[in-house]
Amino acid sequence: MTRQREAILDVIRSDCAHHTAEEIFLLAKERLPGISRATVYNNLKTLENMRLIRRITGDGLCDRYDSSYIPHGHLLCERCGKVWDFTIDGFDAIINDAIKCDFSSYELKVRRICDDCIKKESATV
Amino acid sequence: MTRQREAILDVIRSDCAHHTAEEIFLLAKERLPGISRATVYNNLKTLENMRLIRRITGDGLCDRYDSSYIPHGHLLCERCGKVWDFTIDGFDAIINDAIKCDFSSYELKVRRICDDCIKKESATV
DNA sequence: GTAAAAATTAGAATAATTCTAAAAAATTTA
DNA sequence: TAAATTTTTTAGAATTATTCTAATTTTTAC
Repeated sequence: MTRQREAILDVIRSDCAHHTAEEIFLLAKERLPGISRATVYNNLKTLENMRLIRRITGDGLCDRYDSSYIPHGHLLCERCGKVWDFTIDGFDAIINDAIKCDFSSYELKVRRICDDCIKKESATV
Repeated sequence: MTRQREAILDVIRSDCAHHTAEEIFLLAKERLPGISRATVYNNLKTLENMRLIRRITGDGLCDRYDSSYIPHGHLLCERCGKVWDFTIDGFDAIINDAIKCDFSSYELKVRRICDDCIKKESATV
């Protein structure tokens, strides 16, 4: 565990914001001004291999990172890209039932427009 | 409907391969040698807006396109990137139950290693 | 058939990410 | 603890998928 890796993990764990690589780079830079982008990208991969974080693939936009490795649902706003977590009880069994074979993980993204963005849009129209 | 748009849609509908933009470009080029990448990308967007196709966001790799706009599950191989379709009965209701609000669409990707890749890997070890 | 609108093109530009090779830090071994 | 080995870090170049640009062509509407 290097100082850099620790700082990156800490940034991801410090809030439930599902940050992008660039945001993580900027936040880690506040603590370790010399840190480079390559280190952030390398460590995001390493930390995912260590099963300490999980990548959420970007929906047209760039990827984000989750402080939990355990798969769960992500509700995301199509306008601003913000992400919320949710769970479905017994979902593993539901998947097994549908695909009739084992699987290693899943990614469930549910798209909507969040209340903030709906407000903004009705305000400008 | 231009000849180009028609060719692109036809390529996507011609098999269940969930092609990438580059593959679609190369296949469309066989029919219309002058077609450009920009046209393919423009039309993939337009066709999705027309609700004739659906983008499947790439899992680290590049995006792929589905000949159906209706959301359904994708079972994908972590090694070779190949994609299979599957459905979960009553899934919309399951999601609604979990998030307690409306949504516009979802994307469900289930990761595994396909039989072909398992064979290849056990052969090389 | 003409005018207006939409789509096409090649190639430049962009953005996210990966690669490179040298330097620094961490870990292992003696 | 010192030396040797391995891993990680760094800056910046390179790559890749995708988007943008602006001129040209095609399609659509009347």
